[in-house]
Amino acid sequence: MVHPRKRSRKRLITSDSDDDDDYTDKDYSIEEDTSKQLVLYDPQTTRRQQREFQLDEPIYDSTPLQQIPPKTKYGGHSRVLPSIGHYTVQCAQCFKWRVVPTKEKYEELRETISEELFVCARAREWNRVLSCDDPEDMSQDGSRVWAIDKPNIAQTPVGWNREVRIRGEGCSKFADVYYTSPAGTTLRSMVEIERYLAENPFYVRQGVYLGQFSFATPKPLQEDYVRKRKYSATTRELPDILEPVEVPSAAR
DNA sequence: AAGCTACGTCGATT
DNA sequence: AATCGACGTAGCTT
Repeated sequence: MVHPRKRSRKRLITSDSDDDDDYTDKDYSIEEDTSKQLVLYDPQTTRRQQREFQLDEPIYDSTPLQQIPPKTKYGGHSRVLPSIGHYTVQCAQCFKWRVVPTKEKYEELRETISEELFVCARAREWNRVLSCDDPEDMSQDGSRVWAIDKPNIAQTPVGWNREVRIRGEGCSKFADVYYTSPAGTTLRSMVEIERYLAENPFYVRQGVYLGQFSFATPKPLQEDYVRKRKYSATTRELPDILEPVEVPSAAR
């Protein structure tokens, strides 16, 4: 589905200037700049609607794709898997998608993906002998929910966990990001992180600081995955797709 | 009853 | 106008 519509306009290696603010839709869109794409995808499609997703073939045999199971200290694991099932990165040379074995490695790659483009040979970093001649690990067919991540997000502090939870299709937002501290506290905004660190200077002494956190959410590959917002206050016309609200059937 | 998760909301921002 | 950021909460889980 990826149109080879690339324009040679790639300005890879965004200047050091500013990591974040540099990215616009252009950097995000896979058609444009394919040199630094990181993607995570949800293998399950948020439980709600469990379409008939033929569980696809294993990515590539013996990869320890072990996802850190939700460490709910409350035992129960209502959710079998965290929202994200696999992490992939696209080779800047052959454009094939490569599965990254662990979230840690994925975050490591992501942090500097703009400066250090990923190429198949780098799979050695996780002891995998790979070249651009090898068939791709997976393709963006429509069988999964793909989330295009934002480049250059700081690595999660050791001992902490950053989790992206993709919402169900049709929701008003695509996903949410949560951080869990080593102590097990879940935090869901920079405001909460800030407060938490203030209340627990222990971490700050350990070297943890705000710059290591980012609640930037990935965006869905599927364009219409997220429901559009209701209607703006200024707009007079309502969305014709208003829920089947009971019609004041005057004719009755 | 209490804890969580997933989702809606809405002001702020781009 | 679209997206982001932060947070309130319904309702499910423990």
